Amino acid sequence: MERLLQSVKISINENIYVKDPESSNLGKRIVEESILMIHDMGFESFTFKKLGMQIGSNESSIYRYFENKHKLLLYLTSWYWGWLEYQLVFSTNSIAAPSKKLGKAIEIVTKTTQKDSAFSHINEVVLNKIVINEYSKSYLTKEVDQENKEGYFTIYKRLVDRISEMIREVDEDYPYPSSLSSTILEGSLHQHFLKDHFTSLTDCRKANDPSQYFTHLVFNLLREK
Amino acid sequence: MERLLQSVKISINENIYVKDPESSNLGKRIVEESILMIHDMGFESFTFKKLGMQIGSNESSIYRYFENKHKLLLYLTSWYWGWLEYQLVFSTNSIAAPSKKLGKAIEIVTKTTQKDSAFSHINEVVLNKIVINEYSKSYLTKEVDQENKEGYFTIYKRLVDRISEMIREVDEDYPYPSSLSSTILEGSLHQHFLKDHFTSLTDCRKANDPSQYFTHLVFNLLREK
DNA sequence: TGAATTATGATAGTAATACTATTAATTTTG
DNA sequence: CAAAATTAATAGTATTACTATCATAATTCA
Repeated sequence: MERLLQSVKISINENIYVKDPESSNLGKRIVEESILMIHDMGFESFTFKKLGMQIGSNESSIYRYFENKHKLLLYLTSWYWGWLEYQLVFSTNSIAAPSKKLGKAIEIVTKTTQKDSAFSHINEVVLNKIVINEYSKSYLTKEVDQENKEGYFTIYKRLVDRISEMIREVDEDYPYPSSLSSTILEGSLHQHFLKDHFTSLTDCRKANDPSQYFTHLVFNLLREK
Repeated sequence: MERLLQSVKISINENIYVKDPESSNLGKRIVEESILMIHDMGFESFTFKKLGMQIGSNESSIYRYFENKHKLLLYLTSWYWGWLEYQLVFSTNSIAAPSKKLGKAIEIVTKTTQKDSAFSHINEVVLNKIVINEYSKSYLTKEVDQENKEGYFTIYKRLVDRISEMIREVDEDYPYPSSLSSTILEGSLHQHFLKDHFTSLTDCRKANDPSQYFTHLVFNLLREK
C-alpha cells in the first residue's frame, strides 16, 4: 500500500490555500510543524508568528500559503478526511459482500490511527488527534454556509456519503442511512475524545475501542437481507 | 410546570462565575443579552466590550461577573444542561415502565427546544441554538482536564449518567450504555446542526426530527426484558 | 438620616493577536 | 548571468483580552 500511496496526492480544494503547500519545501514544513504545534498547544494558542519562529521562517511568509489559521485548519482536516477516504476505498474495494464491506468501513473510520509512512512530512497519528480535538471548530462558525457553498467540506461529505451508501446496500429499508453515517463519523471522534478526557461518559477503553461500539451498534440496528 | 419552576434555581458551580449573575439586575442582563449576541454574531466575534455597549454598561463591570468569555460560555451551557435535566427528571419521574421512561427521556433531550416562560430573562430557544453551535468549544480545549476536575462539567455528566442508567434499566445486558447515552446527547446536537447546514448528511428534516432517529435507533438496539 | 459599604461606570493602559505593506535578500529558472 | 519569483525582515494598524485606578451611584444598616 505504501508504494501505491507514494504516487497519490490528496487533492484539496484550491480555494482553501493561497499557494499549494505541497509545492515547496517551506509549504511542507508549514504543514508538518503546524500539525505538531496545534497538537501541543491547542488551536486557540497556536499563531502564525509562533509557527514562523518554530520553523525558522517568517510570519509573513506563512501568510503567502494560508490566509489565516482557520484556513490552515480546513486544509489539515480536509487532508485527513481525504487520506481516510483513500484508506476506506482502498480497503473495501475488493469486498463484494455488503455487510463485510460496511464492517470494514466502520473499522477504518473509527479505529485509532496507525502510523503511515507514505507521506513523510505528515504525521497521521498526531493529525488524527487534531481532528478529534479541533475538527468541530472548522465548521461551527458563522461562515459555515458560505464555506460549504465554496466546497470546503466536500471530502468529508463524500466520506459520509460513501458510508451511507454502504448502509443502504446492507439494509435498503433502514430509514436513516445518512444520519447513521454522520453519527458514526462524528460520534467516533467524540468517543475517542471521551476516552481521553471523560472516561465515565463512555464504555470505550484501550481494549474496548469505539470500533467495537459502532460495529455492534450498526449490525444490531440493520436487518440484513 | 411553570409555577413549580418559578421557585427553582438552576444551580451552577460557583467557580464558573466571579459573582453570581442571578444576584443582580446587571448580572441578569449580562446573561440575557449575551445569549442573544452569541447567537447573532457567533462566539468568536462576541466580546465583553460589545456586550457592554449593548446593555449600556461597561466592559469592566462584566469582568466582575465572569473572568472571561470562556467562563461565560461554561455558565450558559451549564445552565442549559441543568434546565434540560430538570425537564428530564420532572417528565420521567412518574413513569414506571423502563422503556416508556427511556422513550420520554430521549424525546426530551433530542427534540427542538420549545419556549419556556419560567425564566423570564433567559430565552431557552436561542440558548439551545447556542448549545448546538458552541457547546463543543467549551470542552475542546487544552484546559479540559483541569476544568473537569474543578467540576465545570458536572451537570452534563450527570445528565449522561441519568440516561445511561435508564438504558441499563431497559436492557441490563447492553454492553455500551454510557457510550450510547453520550452518543444520543452529542449526536442530537450534531443532527440538529446538520439539519440546518448540511442537509445531505442527515435524514432529519422539519417533519422528521432527530427525536425519531434516536428513538428508532435505541429501541431497535436494546432487547427489552 | 447619614456614614459606610458595595456596585457600577469611565478612563487609561498593556501585551498579544491577526493581520497588511514595504523593502531587502536570497533562490530559482530560463 | 540576468530576470523573475520566493522568502525574510521590519514596521505598522486595529482589535482583543484583559488589569488598574478612580469617580460616582446605589444600597444597607447603625
